[in-house]
Amino acid sequence: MIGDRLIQIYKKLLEHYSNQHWWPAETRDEIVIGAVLTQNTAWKNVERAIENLKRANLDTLMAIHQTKSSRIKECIKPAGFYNQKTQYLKNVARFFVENGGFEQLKKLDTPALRKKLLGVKGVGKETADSILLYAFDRPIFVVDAYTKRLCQRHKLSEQLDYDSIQGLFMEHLDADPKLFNEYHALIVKNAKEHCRKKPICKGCPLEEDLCLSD
DNA sequence: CACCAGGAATGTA
DNA sequence: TACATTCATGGT
Repeated sequence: MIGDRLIQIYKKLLEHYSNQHWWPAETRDEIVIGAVLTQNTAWKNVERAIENLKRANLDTLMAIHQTKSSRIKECIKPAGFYNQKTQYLKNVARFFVENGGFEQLKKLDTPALRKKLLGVKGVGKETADSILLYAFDRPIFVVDAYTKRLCQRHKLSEQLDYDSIQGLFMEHLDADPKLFNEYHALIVKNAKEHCRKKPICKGCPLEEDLCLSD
């Protein structure tokens, strides 16, 4: 049973790394902002960008919506792709403001909300799902490069495209936001802790057949 | 020096 | 549909 295998891996990860308390942000606005800034970018650089935004009181969607792009660019430079991301943040901020913010958007069901998020230029599947799971607490599994690597290494799926992998987790696990939250966070944690060179890490904290590096 | 990091949009065939 | 390119900073 594939579901048992997924649970087995989850328990092993949780046992070694413990709870991760994701998303690493203080407010929902910061979750959304961070979700955009972290696109293909090391989290360390995202932290610097967010710190700059906070210092300038620009760490809210409303502030980003009302502030000149040039000021935002200066703040988020450490996160890279700052020209694109400034525009992306503007698009997302405008989306939330024009739709009445979290209070109105949370009234939509998950499929409808996901579709609307994907309609924002700069919000792809992973970013949309990160927002759904971590800002709206919806039972959506977030798939990233690490998740694909995990599935490939452990041969959990033939197809490695986003939808196939997401379906794998969501069809074989309970639709529990807490579970999906922790599972994704643990996969990222594990990926960061392991070398990416060897198929099986030397001194891997996990047993050999469960080493999650590639 | 090369290569990558919690992607997405756009262009090409 | 399936790849290739572009975007940009900072760490290893």
